[in-house]
Amino acid sequence: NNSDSGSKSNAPLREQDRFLPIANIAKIMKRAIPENGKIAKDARECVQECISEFISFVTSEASDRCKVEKRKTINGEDVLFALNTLGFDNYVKPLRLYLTKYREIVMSPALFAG
Amino acid sequence: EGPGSSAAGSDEEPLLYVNARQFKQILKRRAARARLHELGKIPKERPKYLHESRHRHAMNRIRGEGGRFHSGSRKNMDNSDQSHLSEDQKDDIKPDTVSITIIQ
Amino acid sequence: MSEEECHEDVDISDITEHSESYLENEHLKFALTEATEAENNKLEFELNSEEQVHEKKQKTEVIRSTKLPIARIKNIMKMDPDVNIVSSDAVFLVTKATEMFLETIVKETYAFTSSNKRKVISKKDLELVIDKVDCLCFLEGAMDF
DNA sequence: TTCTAAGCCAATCACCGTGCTCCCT
DNA sequence: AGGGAGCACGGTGATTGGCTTAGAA
Repeated sequence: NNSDSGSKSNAPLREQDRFLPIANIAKIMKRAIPENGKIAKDARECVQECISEFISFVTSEASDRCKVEKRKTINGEDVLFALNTLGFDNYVKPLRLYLTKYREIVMSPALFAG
Repeated sequence: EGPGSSAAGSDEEPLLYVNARQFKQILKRRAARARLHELGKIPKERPKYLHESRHRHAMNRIRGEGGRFHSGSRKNMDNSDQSHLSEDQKDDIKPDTVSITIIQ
Repeated sequence: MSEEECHEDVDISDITEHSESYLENEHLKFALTEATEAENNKLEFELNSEEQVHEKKQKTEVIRSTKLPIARIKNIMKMDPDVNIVSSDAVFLVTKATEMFLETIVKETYAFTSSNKRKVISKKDLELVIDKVDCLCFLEGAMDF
């Protein structure tokens, strides 16, 4: 049993900690290509690694922005800003909409009732 | 040492253009990956499977003619080399997440 | 069946240049249709404390229209030593962005695969696309070792 | 043509989501 | 007061390999 999958051990990180589940990745990949298209195993694993790098890449930029604004918490705007400056500016518009919907759904007026 | 040019073994790259922020972040991430690597946090090879229990589960499942999983009860595991153990011991041998470190 | 027929050049540079039409709209549609559907349902019920519980279930379903585990994405984000606190908004957006990125890179790679008269996406295809697209150069060297 | 390797099934169990409390800003 | 970290718990979908054959070579 790996009790020390945490911070400062010489033991390698587990795949479960570094990457997203391969089945989820594979599902979205299949969804993105035509019906008769197929995906090699090493391609799935490659994408899996790329995805983790993408997350870290964006997070790092968002974190920098956060630091320069002297805040401790990375918020949605930091992420959008990071995407914009890192060359994914075309993601920002749809994500703003996602965020709006997310916010107005997560804060249900009915449940606050009073 | 730029993101697009310096990579080992590339002679005629189309020269990618990135802005200062991208450039800085690319270098930062490279450093982070390098540190992680030299700390030994990055496995050199992927393990054959992630969980011993799931591996055993898959091996014990009943299969159709084509090798596909099939609905039904589990396979008989009498000829397993754990047959000398009691039921409780069998259950206890690999109960939970195990640290399989199959690094070749 | 009615998609790819590329023969000569893949217009990879379009990936983030002016990709308005083939990526954004789809995601946008998904987001909005799902969200508005949920809202309609919400308006149909409205009160009744028991229905509110149901409504909450609906909400989480909408938010989880993504198929990537939010908890693990947050863990990956917090692997960065500079990162201390991450808001739920930020995690949600990173999750969505990740899904978009995944879809984008796979579509672009399959375009190349298909242009080479093959049907199986290979690691080599991905590496070639990564080399060609500007905003993917952060991935160079990420899968070495 | 040869022969490598991707898709196909579904049952367990690791882990994701949820709902708390406590803490920091 | 607002909201995120950290915990425990319960439900659930990701994990998983042998055979067939698509398809790379």
